[in-house]
Amino acid sequence: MITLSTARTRPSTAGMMGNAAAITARFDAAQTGATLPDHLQAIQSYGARQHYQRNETVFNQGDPADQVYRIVDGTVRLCRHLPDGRRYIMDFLLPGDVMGFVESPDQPVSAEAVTEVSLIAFPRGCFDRLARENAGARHQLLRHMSESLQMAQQHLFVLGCQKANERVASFLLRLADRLDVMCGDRIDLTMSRQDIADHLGLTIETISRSITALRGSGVILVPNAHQIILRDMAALRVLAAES
Amino acid sequence: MITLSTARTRPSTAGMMGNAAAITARFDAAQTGATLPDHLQAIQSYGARQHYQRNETVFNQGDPADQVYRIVDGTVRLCRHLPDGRRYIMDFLLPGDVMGFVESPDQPVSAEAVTEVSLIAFPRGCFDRLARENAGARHQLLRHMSESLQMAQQHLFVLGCQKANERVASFLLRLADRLDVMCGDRIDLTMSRQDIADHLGLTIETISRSITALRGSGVILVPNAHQIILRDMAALRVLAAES
DNA sequence: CGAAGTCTTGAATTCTATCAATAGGGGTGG
DNA sequence: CCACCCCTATTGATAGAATTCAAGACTTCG
Repeated sequence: MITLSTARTRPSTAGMMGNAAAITARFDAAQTGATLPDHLQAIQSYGARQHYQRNETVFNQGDPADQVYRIVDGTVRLCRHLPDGRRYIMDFLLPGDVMGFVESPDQPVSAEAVTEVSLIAFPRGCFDRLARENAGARHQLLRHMSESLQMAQQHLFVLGCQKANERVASFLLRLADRLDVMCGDRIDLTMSRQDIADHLGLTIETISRSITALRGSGVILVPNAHQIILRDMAALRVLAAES
Repeated sequence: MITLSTARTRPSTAGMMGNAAAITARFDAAQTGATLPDHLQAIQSYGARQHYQRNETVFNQGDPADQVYRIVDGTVRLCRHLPDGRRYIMDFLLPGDVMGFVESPDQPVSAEAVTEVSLIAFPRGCFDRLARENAGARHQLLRHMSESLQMAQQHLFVLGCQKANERVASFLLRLADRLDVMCGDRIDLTMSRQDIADHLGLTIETISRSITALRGSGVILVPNAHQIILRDMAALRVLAAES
């Protein structure tokens, strides 16, 4: 399964905002080595669990950015739609990932469920309080933004410099990395070819041909259309020609 | 000229780090509506003025990220080099822009002078103190990161969805926007065709042909290779097909 | 004025998109 | 349980866009 190990303590039904003292206490409890997802997990009970069906929208581009989210299960795509039907997928979010941390009043992108999705939504004000009162969380927020930026830059390189085969190789490697998958393990491609194509700036046919080519050269195995086994990660890395 | 109006108060020769009390006082003086560049300007005397020739390197990918910078004059490119000679330019920095705000210990990209460049370099520790002691600066840092991310996402769309002509149109529009240029004003293209190509994921020949095509359709005027006049911004915007 | 570098233009090639048809997979209903 | 259908993915053929290769024009600067 694509699911990362994510602790799912008590499926909270808590409302939007608890009492201030309790929140503060919980905030202080956050340990120092915690990542941003960890900090959100620490205030989990102040968030609302939500479920979405495949292709359902979590929020739309232009919606007020008044919540932040932590993915519990499933895959989410962050994308931008154009009037003429074109679509660009900025990134896929996996279990454990967080989203919605923008300074602008409106969401700059849409978030849609690729698979069935379960997530926790926190009121923006609740998280702001966390950031205000907890220096660790504040720092992790900054770190998260910085990492997102670097990821985006890495992907800019992929789109700016790489050919189709290289892009697909890069995509598989990054997915494997995020899923903590080793050589020989199976990767579940939860997203469609169309999703991958819109993420890599290619067409479904080209994605399909690239995967076929990778299979042909023995670099990957393809048990079925939505599962891939990385047989030779070194070769993949050479193809991806990273940095 | 491409130069934005940037106040250049006394060309400071101050060393790396002043006395703590003085710094703190200056930090507090920072006004609330200030942007991140403003905040840096407020502590200008603690930075060191530096000059670079065309194509000189400010810092390299992998160098320790121990300074932050504010561009005073000239154009800087943020880029990534590959062993095989490929290069990708993430972005161009113009006068008034800031760079170097990353959480990682190393610089993820290189910074190179496109033109002659004059900038002010601040020790990272000095800026960290500012961020620690001044909530306004902290918030502006976050805002800056958030905006950088959105810019990167916008550019991902350009590379992922747009054709050559559309990319060039987008590039010109963004440049005009950043330079506060109105319809009919002249834009100085301080960067070479090769730079633009490496930024848009195209080749110099394609850039050249696209510019010729835009000129042919009367959307822009091209007095010379490094100056462009936007004659019909509406048409450009249609071409760019933004969002 | 001449030389080097940069930009433009042209022709041929290559890569990817597009168009079209087939194959596979999962779910539904008989 | 199987047959059928719909949706998605694959494969093939063709067309189109951008790259590559190559030559010529323009700038800039010594």
